[in-house]
Amino acid sequence: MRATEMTPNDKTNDSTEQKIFDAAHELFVQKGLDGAKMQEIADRAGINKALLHYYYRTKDKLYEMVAKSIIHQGIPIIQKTIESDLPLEEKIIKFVDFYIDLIRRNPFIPLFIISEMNKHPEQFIEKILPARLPRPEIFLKQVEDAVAAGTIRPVNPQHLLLNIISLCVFPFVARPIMQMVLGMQKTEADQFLKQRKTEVTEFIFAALRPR
Amino acid sequence: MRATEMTPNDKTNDSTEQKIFDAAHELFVQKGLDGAKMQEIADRAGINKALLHYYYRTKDKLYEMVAKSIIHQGIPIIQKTIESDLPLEEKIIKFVDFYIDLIRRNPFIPLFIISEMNKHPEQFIEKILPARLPRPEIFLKQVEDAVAAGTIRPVNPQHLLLNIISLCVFPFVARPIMQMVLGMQKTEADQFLKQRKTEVTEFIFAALRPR
DNA sequence: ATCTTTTTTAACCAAATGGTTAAAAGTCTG
DNA sequence: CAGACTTTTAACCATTTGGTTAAAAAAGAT
Repeated sequence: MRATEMTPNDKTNDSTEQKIFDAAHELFVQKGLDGAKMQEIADRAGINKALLHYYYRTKDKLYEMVAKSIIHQGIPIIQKTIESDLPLEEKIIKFVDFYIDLIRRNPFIPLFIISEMNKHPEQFIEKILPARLPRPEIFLKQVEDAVAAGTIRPVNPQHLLLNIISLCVFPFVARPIMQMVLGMQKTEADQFLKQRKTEVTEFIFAALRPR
Repeated sequence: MRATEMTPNDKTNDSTEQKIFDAAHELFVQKGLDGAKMQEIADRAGINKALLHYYYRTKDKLYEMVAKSIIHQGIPIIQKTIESDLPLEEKIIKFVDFYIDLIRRNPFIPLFIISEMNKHPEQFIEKILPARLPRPEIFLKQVEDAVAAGTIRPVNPQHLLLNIISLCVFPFVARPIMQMVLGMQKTEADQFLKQRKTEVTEFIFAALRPR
């Protein structure tokens, strides 16, 4: 018997368990819960389909572990940055920097989260999301204060936060459409998205400059 | 025999054909090609499953028609706005205005397009996207000119376009996460998203103001 | 009313899919 | 090596799923 909750004997990166997990990760991210098939996962992991059920009992359990790992991977970085007590300007710079780096390393994760959360909201909220999400209160307060102090143009703090996130995330999510509309090749698009970090930061600060 | 390519005898809104189409529309948008099941579509349309195949031969064909109709619905509005020769400022205002209105009327469409295009790129590009997508050249040129004339701060036109679209679309796409992080109820979120139009426009123009 | 055509249904079918079982192969420990 | 335990496989199984068929019901045309 082999339950994953047990002693993590050998999660060496080429253990069978890990190979399955990696294959599942890849396929779930690419095709979602509905689109990914157990047989395909087994094939990609180079093993028998029965082994999937030996290590991870059901498709749902396997999905749950993969999705959890995805979520728990990114959240701490975002959390630490946004909940820190860096001064506002520095915080925004760092947030954009870390966030875009994070996404560039895992370009398909945001779309996975968004679209799976839309398709299976109950499951996601109950079983996958962590109890404690990043809390934006500190950031929102900082913006309020900066507005009051006249350091930045008057803006609604919540909208500002949403704007920053939109500017960071959306281009990666909508990459295929972007490529088509702007007539870009893969490499051009890569190049272009690499410039986003500075471009977005500048855009935000320009928008915040008091008049 | 009943082929949809034939004379559109009675596409009255409560014809069987239309009821099927509407049910399929709803489910495909909600669950995607993989997640939507023919039986469920039949149930929702209140008819026998065999009728689906009588009117639309296969799932793929049905999906193709629904997806096409979705795409072709929004594109002309965007196209007309962005390809018009309104002055830049006016164009941006109108674009944000129309675009956000469009999305508010169909809040699940953007995520549908993005996620389905990522999951079935070949099918989407070959069978569903129209030959002619909105061409951004005029807009890009206008931005260049405005930069050269010093009317706006120097920005990369492509990034600017992408920024505008990101600010308009992303909040609707990421709505569930937004609600959780900002601790909003449905009605609050509705209210909040309603404010976006002015908020986004102001944000963009502030970011473009020459220093 | 009768014949024809269109629309709808119930019953099927084959393939795919998630999951199980029992036995074989491999590993570990005395 | 023997015995115990773990890992892996091939062969199944039940359900779901997309799709078909043949006949019934409804609607039109003469």
